[in-house]
Amino acid sequence: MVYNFKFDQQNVRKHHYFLLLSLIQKHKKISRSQLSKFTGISNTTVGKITKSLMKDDLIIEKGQTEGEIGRKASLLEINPKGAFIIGISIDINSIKIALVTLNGEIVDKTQVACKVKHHPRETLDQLITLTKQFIENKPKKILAIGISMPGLISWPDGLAVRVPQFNWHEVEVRDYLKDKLNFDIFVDNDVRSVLLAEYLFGNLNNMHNSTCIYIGSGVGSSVMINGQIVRGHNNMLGEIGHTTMNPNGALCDCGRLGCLQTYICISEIEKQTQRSMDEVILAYKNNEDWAVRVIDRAKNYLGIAISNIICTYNPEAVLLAGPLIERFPEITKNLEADTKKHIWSPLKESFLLLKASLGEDSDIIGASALVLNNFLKNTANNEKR
Amino acid sequence: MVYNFKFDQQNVRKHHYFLLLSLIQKHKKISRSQLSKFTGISNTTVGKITKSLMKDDLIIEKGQTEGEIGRKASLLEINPKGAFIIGISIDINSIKIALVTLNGEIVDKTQVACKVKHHPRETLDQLITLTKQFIENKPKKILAIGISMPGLISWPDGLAVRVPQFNWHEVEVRDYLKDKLNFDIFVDNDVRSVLLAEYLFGNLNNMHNSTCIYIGSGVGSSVMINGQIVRGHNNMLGEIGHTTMNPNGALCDCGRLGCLQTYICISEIEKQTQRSMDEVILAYKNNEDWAVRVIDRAKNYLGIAISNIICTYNPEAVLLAGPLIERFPEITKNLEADTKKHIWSPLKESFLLLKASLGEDSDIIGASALVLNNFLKNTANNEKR
DNA sequence: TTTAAACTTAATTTACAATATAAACTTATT
DNA sequence: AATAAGTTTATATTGTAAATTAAGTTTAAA
Repeated sequence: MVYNFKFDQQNVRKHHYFLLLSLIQKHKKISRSQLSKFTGISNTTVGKITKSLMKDDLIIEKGQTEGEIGRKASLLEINPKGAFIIGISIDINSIKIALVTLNGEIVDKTQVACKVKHHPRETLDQLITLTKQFIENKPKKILAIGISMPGLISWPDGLAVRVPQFNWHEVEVRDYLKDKLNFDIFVDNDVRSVLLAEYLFGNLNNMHNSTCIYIGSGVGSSVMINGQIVRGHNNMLGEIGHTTMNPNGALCDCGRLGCLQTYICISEIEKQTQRSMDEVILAYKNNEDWAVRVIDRAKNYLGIAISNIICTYNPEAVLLAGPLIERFPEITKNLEADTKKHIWSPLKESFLLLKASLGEDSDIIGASALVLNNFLKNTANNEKR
Repeated sequence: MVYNFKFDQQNVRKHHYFLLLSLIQKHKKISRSQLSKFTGISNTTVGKITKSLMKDDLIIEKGQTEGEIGRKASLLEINPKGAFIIGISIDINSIKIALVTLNGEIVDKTQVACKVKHHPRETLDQLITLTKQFIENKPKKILAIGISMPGLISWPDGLAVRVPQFNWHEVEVRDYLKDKLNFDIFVDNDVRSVLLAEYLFGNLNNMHNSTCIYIGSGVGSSVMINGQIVRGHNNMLGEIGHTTMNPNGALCDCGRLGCLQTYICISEIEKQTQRSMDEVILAYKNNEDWAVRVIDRAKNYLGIAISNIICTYNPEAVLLAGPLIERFPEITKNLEADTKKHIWSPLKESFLLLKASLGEDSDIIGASALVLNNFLKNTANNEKR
């Protein structure tokens, strides 16, 4: 058992260095003196540290404060050309790779089709080749590589424990890629990375307690508490797909009754209706009885699920994300009002219901967010090889 | 907006001082050289800091390591007579006050009957008088006062927002007591303090991710993540009593259907059966039909609730506590096996199901745990007056 | 069996390096 | 001249490595 809580002089300096960097990132533009006031760090030290951040090309000086009497403060901001992140998403049939700034902006991007299912080794080898090509003619400073993919991923060791969508089991994604690519690699699932992305770059700015409900082929959730993604004892925190919503409900794949997944996820709705999700939604729009029944039931249970989530996590915001949410806005129509009707009254006004805001590239931005978050917190990723 | 993340020299020293103190508390007995190895802090510094801890009477040297070659290390432990905590519990009809050591041991205790219901001011004034009397002839060093009580308590400002059991609303418990008693005051509810107490002194040793389900007149839960009690955006994290367990269930007080509280809590069972809980349990033991029906249903829903809790929080351990659990062991008979039958299989072996171990004084020990936890983490409690 | 040298680990002392700060000072603007 | 931003200078605090002292065990010769 080793505790790494000590602060020797170097650690203090490093801590302050990244603290100031993350404040600059968060505030977009901020002056030295404001940094000093906000943190309590003396102006002397702020001056020294910002000088070293500039020497490292992580920040630049741009513009000044306006008005007021006295000398104007010059503003500091992230150097958009100083350091980059490689964000990668692995999807059921494609790999996306992007070069992303520390502000979450995509500078360059490539996407290729790819048979992911059943082929972990081939997929990763293809990913490695692609990444090498992608990086080759970019002589930029790359901090690390972030990877977003579905499934149960263990943190921080980046082991894909179970990926039902790909039929992968126990694939050592991080270690395999780290060996071949020689970068630090951060891997997490789509549910967590989209939440982190919205927190750092999107709709959840400064909401330190929030929950994401992600609905695609299954249902999952991710949770941020006090600004940290929390993962539970076995990285399975938020696995709400198999919470029992109705003990007398329908039989789930897992052999139990009335799991949330039996009411609201694409694969189950398709299975139950024997149609594609697009057909179901079309029929729903045309007010066809069978479709209205299944979609209204889904919406009803989604409302209950949100209400239960709010009771259990008491978040400031609930973020809805995932293919079902993003491709079929019908599902979330009137959802906020419906949820407020369902929910226990003391919590009625406690939360915001938001939809993912980062669009189709949210996955690669999320992958980059994994890296940025760890870089700004200055947490290494070298454990347990 | 002010960020207090800086580490000047004094903060570093303070941080290390409390880090070593908390490790000594946790390990019961530990040598300087082990402290140095565990933390990475140099033996020089460990020597200096432990010397200052001894000067402050917080630790003592006692005994030595055994066997091995080389010089024996002398062991450090908490000085049981060095500093104390006042732990207070407020219950529906009594107030308990105890003098507690930093190891969670009760040194002295007093208990008085008291009409709490509807009388916040009188109750607090009585509590103040009692506490003053209690402290009077104890010329010991008292760190702070911890208070455990039911209801929704906001943290860290110690405002009793809603206490249905007492019919209290918006009572400024912390600030009122702080003014009159001139001690730092830490207030939280019974559900959270019992979890913290079991973590620091009881069954949950070193289980940094755990959840407590507390069943009494209502149902609540408290959650520890990475060794921290988490409270959510409005201190309502864990309010599972009004999660919907069955959308077609019975009508709850709150006006909604099928809340967990309608299936398993003393007041509801008494209301539904029109008998006292003791009578219900007696009848259940005698195999009377009506009692078997209601208790078996309660047990069934408790199993589902635990299963859902495990999916949502993925804890290492689930702690069962509260009057219903502690007074009626029938409720939890075979519960672990039953839960494992219900639960989603990937999580089947992920958790321990434990019962509260600290007995009838768990409330005052919990109150002390609130203080100890904050003292060891060196977090002040002066915000937002 | 005795005993002293060699060895091992614990803990303290000493000399030094890193860092943060306050105070003084310079710069830029009203 | 006044005010605020930012830098320089002198200094105090703290932590560490290396050296030293302390306290025990092992080994082997007497």
